[in-house]
Amino acid sequence: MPYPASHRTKVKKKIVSSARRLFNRHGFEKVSLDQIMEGAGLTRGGFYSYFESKSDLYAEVLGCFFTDPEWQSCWDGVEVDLKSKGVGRDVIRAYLSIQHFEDVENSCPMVALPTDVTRSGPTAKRAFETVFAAMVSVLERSIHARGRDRHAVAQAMAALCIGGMVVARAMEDRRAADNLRNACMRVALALGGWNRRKPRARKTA
Amino acid sequence: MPYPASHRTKVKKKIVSSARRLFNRHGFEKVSLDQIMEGAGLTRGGFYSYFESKSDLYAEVLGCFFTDPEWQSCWDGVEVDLKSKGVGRDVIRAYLSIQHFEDVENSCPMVALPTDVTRSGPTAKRAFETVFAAMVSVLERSIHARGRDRHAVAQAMAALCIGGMVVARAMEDRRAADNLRNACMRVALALGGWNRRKPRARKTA
DNA sequence: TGTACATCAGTGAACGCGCGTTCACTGATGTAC
DNA sequence: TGTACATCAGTGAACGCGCGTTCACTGATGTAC
Repeated sequence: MPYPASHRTKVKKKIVSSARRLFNRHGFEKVSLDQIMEGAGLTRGGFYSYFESKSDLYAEVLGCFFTDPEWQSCWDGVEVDLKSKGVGRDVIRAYLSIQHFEDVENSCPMVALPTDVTRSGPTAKRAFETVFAAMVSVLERSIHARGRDRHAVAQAMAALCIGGMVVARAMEDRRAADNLRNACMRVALALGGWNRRKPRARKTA
Repeated sequence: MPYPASHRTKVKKKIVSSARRLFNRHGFEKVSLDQIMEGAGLTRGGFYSYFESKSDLYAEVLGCFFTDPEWQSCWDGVEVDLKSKGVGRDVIRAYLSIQHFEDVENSCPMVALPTDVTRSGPTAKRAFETVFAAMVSVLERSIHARGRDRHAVAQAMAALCIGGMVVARAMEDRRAADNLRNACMRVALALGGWNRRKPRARKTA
């Protein structure tokens, strides 16, 4: 048996990863197989020994796009500790950070591709929903709001983070974009009860 | 002179309007001239007596996309009075309304096409910026926040409205989408001080 | 260790379809008489 | 009012390019001896 079994797995991952980065940058529609394969260090023809068709790849990428932790590299820079009590604050800071704003290729797909998902099928939408729900639940746990409001506030905080980033990226003026990001961050933190001045979050509910 | 001068203007408007609706639904990339011309009640060949090229149309549509009041039909249903003191409240209710959620074709382009704009050139981005600024300024005028916070809060409110709609549209489950819309509406109204018995969010530094 | 071989990963030319663009033509319109 | 005409809006066939897909081939790899 020439080539170990791990070889195919590795190459397939490379292709998926290349597709993911290209999708984040150019959207689902405007990416060709040539580009994807080039990004994986291969040529056009090889594609079909790994995938049945382009939509097959499409489905495969979508499956892990929203769930794989790979795209969360932007978060790592800000060191989000999912078990800490101040997660909410850290998540918001990381999500609305300059790093996340600039690193389009490794961006959270909810920021880079929400309208592409809207135009896609149920599979993509369900994946999107799952990741959004996960983000909301992380935020909800560490929020300072009263019982009934907590869920609503967490949902709004997530929508605000995503919306702020989406709008900031659609702007031409970089200063306006930074300004918006910061405004969203301040308001989102205030919504959670994490005021700027306090380095640490107050007691969490 | 066969055909009055007004004829060309009317037909051109029809083409632009058809393009606008199709862009809102399918994004900039996945719309063909055939579709656009069919939407205008014409056939392929006629296009080039009105526009030099597809990108020419593209530019023309973008120019008025964000500034023409035509796409604001969704707002009309809720009767936003731009001169009233309660504009902010009305704008938020209209923007996050079911009508706006459902009427994709006549949707605000900031909801339907933000990532497409991100991938476009400076022209599109500047147009986007202008409309966003207009929305912020309308909100800012009627906000109950203290001086320094007003602008930041208005920016966040706009981002929250857009983000809420963008995310809601990317969901598969309609109830989850409605739920999110309502949560965003409640929080956005609270941020402006227009809460119906909802607690006010704390302000930032 | 070195050599021949079987296997299969990857190549790149070729095909066909969709779509932007062109162009010779058709036919609808307003005007002249 | 009715008819012939000039103009130009709109048509649809044709062309070429890009891209998804196919396929015969090349060559890199691990194994057998």
